[in-house]
Amino acid sequence: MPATIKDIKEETGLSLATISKYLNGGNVLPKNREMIEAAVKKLHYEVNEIARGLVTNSTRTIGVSVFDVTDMFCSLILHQIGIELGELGYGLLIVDASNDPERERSNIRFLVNKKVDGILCLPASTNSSVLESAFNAEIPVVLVDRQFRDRSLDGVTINNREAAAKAVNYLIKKGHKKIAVICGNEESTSRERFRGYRDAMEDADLEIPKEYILNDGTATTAYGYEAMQKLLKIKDRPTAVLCTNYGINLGVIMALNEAQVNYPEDISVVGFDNLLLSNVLKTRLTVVEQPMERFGQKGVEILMQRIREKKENKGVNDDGHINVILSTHMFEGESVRDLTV
Amino acid sequence: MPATIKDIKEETGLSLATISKYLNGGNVLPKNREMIEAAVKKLHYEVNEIARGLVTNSTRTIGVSVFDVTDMFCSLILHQIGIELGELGYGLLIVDASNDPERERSNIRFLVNKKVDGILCLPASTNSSVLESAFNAEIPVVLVDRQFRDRSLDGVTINNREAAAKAVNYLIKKGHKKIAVICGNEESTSRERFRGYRDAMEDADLEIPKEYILNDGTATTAYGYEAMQKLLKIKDRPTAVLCTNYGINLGVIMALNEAQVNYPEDISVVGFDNLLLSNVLKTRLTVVEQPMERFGQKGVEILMQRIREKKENKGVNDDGHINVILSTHMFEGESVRDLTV
DNA sequence: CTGTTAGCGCCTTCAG
DNA sequence: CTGAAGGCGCTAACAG
Repeated sequence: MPATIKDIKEETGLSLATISKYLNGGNVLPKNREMIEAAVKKLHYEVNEIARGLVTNSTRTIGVSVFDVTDMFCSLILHQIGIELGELGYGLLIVDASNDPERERSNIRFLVNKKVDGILCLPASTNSSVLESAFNAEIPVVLVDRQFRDRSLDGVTINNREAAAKAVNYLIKKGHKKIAVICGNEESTSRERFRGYRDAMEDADLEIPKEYILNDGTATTAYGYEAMQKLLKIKDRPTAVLCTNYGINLGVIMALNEAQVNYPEDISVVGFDNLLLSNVLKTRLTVVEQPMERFGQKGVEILMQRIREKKENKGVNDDGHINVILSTHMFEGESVRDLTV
Repeated sequence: MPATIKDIKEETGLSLATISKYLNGGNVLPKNREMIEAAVKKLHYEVNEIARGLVTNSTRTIGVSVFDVTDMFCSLILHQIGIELGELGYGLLIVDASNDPERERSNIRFLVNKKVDGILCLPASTNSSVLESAFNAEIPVVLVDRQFRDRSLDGVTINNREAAAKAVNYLIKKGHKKIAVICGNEESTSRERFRGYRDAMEDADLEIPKEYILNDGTATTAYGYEAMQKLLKIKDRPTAVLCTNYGINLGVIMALNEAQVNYPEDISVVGFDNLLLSNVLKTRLTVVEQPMERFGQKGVEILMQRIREKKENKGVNDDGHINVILSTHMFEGESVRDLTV
C-alpha cells in the first residue's frame, strides 16, 4: 500500500496539519521541513490527488474531448494543449469520441464524474446536448475548432466561411472558373466552408453545376476519395477542386494518383491545413493554413478565465460568450495551375 | 453546486446506503428505485467518482502514456485502447511525453497521483526509471511497442530484429546487394531493427560500407529526411534503403521527392507500418506491417490480468514477466525494384 | 431490503 | 508555527 500522510506523521511525530501545510507550500520550521522531506523520500510518499480533490473540490485537471485522436488535426491540438496545461500545472484527461456522438456523450459524462475543473471540446456531435452533463454540473466548457448548430458557446475558431471564400478567390484569380467543392455535411466547419465557396462563386458570377457540389458525406479521407472519383467521371470536368478539410484532401490525392490524373496539370487542388501530407508529396499542396498552436493556446486561456470567474462568482455567469476568431493564411504550394498565362 | 447523494436522500427520504446500493446495481424495492431515479433526474445527479475512488481505492481508470500523440503510430494505438477499455467500463487518462523523458517522468507521477488502476506505456525514455513512481505505488505497468534497456517488463512487442531481417531478405531476394539503413539510436525498436539488418546482411555475406549506416539520430521524419540527403551524396550509392520506422520513411520520401530521385527506379525503399502515407503516395510503399490493433488489445489484456492478480494476491507478484510477441507481415507495394529480371 | 455507523486521505478552520 | 477536530461524498460492514 502506498504511504499516506498518516505514515509520515508516524515517521516524524508531527501532526497531520503541519505536514499538510508543508505539502501545500506553507511555512514550517526548517528542522520539521527536513524531517518531512526525509520521511517523504523514505516512504516514497506521493500526494493522493483523489483525496485532495475531494476536499478542495478541484482536481486541477482539464478534460479534453476530441472527435478523433487519429486525426492529425486533433492530435496536433492535443499536443499543444498538453504543453499549455503542463505549464499551468494542470493535468489533462483526454477522451476520444472516434467520431461517434454516443461515445462522445458518455465520454463527457465520464469527465464530469471525474470532476474535471473544465472541458475543452472538439466535438464530433453537431448538437450541444452532448454536453448536457457538463452544463448540469456547471463545469466550464470551451469549444475548439467547431461550434454547434443549436447554440453557440465559448470557443475558438477561424472564420471558416471567409477562409473558404479566400481559397476560391485565389483559384479565380488564377483564371479558374469551373470550380468544384468536396465537403462534409455535418460539422460546422464544413458547412461554413461550403457557404464561403458559394459566396465567392456568386460574387464572381460563376455558375455552379450541380455535379460540382459533393457534400453528401462526412468529411473524411474515405469520402474525399469517393467524391473525387465521381468528379473525375463528369463530362464537363472542373479545372479545380476545393477540399474543405485535411482528410478530404488526403482522399482526393489518393484518387488522383490512382486514376493517374496529374495535379496541377490536369486539375488544380486547394485544401485546408498545411500538415504532414503536404511535405511528403512531390507536388506541394496549396492550402488555407490555420494557426494550429493558437487553437490550443486560446482555448486554454478562455477556459482558465472561466474557471477563475466561476470560483470568484461562485457560479457560472450566463451573460454571453467569448468566441475568438483566429486568422488564416493562404499557403501557395504548387497544386494550382495558373490559367491566366 | 452539483447534487450529492445526500440531496437525493433529502428528496427521497431514503438512507444513503440504499441509494448507494442502487447506484451500484444492487437490488432495491421497485418503488424506491423509481423514487431514486426520479430524484436523480430532477437533480441531475452524477456520481462523484473522486469520492467513490477514495473509498474503493480503485478508480476504474487506466493511465496511458505515449511518447508522442502526434505520432500516427501512437494515435492509432490510443484509438484502439480507447475502444478496448471502453468496453470494459474503464476510463483512460492519456498523457503525452512529446518525446521528452523529463515530461514523461512527471506525467507518470501525475498518473500515479491520480490513482489510476494501471498504466499502459509507450515509453519515450530508454530507462525504466521513468516509471519509478509507479513501481513504488505498486501500480501495474504494461509496455507497448518498446522495451527498456535496463530491464524488461510486462509488454507487447513484435520481434523487431526478425522483422527487419525479413525486410532485408526481401530486398536481397529481389537482387539487391547494396543496402543502406536509416534508423534511430535510442528506442529499443530501432536498435533491434538495426541488429536485424546486420544479421541479414551478414548471413548473405554482403558487405556494409560504413556510409550505408545512418544511425546517429532520433527516429523522426526530420532525421529520415536528413539521412536520405546524405545517402544521396554517396559516390557508390546503395540500390535500396531500409527505413526502420514510419517517421523515417516519411522523411526519406520527402528527400527523394525534393531531389527528384524516383523510387523504385533510382532507389528502392522498404519501411515499417502500412499507415496513411502509403495510401496517399502514387507509388505504394513496401513495408513491414505491424498488427496495430493487437498492440492495444493485448496490452489491455495483460494489464487487466495484472490488476486482477494484484487485487487477489493483495500485492504485485514479482515472478517474471509476460511479453507477448506479435507477428508481422511483409506488405508488397511498388517501392522495391526487382533487379533479378 | 433498508438504515446506521465508520472511515477512505486529505485540507481547513480554530485554538494553543 | 503547530495540533485537534470536523468534514468533503461515497461505500462497506454490520444490524435491524
